[in-house]
Amino acid sequence: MSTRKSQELAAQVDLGVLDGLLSFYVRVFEIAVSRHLDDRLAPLGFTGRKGTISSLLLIARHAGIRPTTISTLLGIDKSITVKTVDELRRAKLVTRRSAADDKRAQELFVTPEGAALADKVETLIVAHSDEFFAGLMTREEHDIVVNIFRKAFNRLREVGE
Amino acid sequence: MSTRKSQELAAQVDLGVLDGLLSFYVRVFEIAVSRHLDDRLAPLGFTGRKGTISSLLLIARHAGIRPTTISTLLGIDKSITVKTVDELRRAKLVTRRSAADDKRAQELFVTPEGAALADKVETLIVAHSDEFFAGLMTREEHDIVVNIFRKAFNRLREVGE
DNA sequence: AAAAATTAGTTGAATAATTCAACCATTATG
DNA sequence: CATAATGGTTGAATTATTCAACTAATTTTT
Repeated sequence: MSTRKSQELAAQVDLGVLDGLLSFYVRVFEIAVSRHLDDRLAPLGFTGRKGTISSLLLIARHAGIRPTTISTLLGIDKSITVKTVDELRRAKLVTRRSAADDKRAQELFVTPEGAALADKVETLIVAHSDEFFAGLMTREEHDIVVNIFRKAFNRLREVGE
Repeated sequence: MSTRKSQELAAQVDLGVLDGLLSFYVRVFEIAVSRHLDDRLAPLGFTGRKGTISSLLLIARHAGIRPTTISTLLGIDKSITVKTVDELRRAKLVTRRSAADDKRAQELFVTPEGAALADKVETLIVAHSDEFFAGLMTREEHDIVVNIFRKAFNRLREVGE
């Protein structure tokens, strides 16, 4: 936990080139958001693996979605998604079955418990995101950034990697 | 590497509640940016540890800066900063000395090699950030987001954790 | 139709990062 | 002067990630 003095020193540091870098801010906010959010999610049994929350919410929303779709969407290695899905299955939050039209593919479904947890998590992360950013930007600024990111993300997933 | 078909499927997925979550976009862009950037930085000897690039650039810009200031600024555990600084020292990019006014504190300095690498890295990450986001948002949108994040980050470091 | 290429998911080991608390010396506070 | 807090260190445990090899299945090419 940092001290008041190092807070003040940190607040004074001129960022130089980092100051104009969107990738820097993305990184530094990701660190801050994750730290805050992980504290809230740990009691619900979530670990720090990338994409766990998103995977659960996507499976809850899209019965039959496939691991490969989740990996591609979130930009994470398929072996991570496999581990995440295995964990969700082990916790009995998710089930899977072989796809009728492709025996290699797995279709994923949420269980009643998984659906309940997904609801809970949705509430939690919306409240968290709102609360986290509320003190840092106005509602209007928040909406502007989300809109720009939403379009950017849609383009990202259109073009792929 | 994902396929054309899973790209198309991923592009179609309705994000539900995630669609309006700034923390989701921050996470998902961090993953994408890191993946692209890490490919560029690996040849220069950088690993995936958080804050390595920022640390080098901050040390280059602020002769005498302290580990604790860097940790606080970036929101990372001090033991990570210690490892990062040790690595930079081992690579002879950074040196340190005990602070005159506080024997516990270490002042960090960049070496000539470190300064040269910092210059190189600055060029690289600016080009990368510009290139990465160029296809995803307009210059104007980029500047809007950076300005909002800049103010938000300044507030974040004012209030601390 | 057969061969070749690619894909969906699995697996696992190696590697790296992170966490977190205990620690010591030093400084600040009461 | 005693107590509390800080700056940095250390290390082990834990977790995550990477990455490629693999198999079965599907798609593409010949």
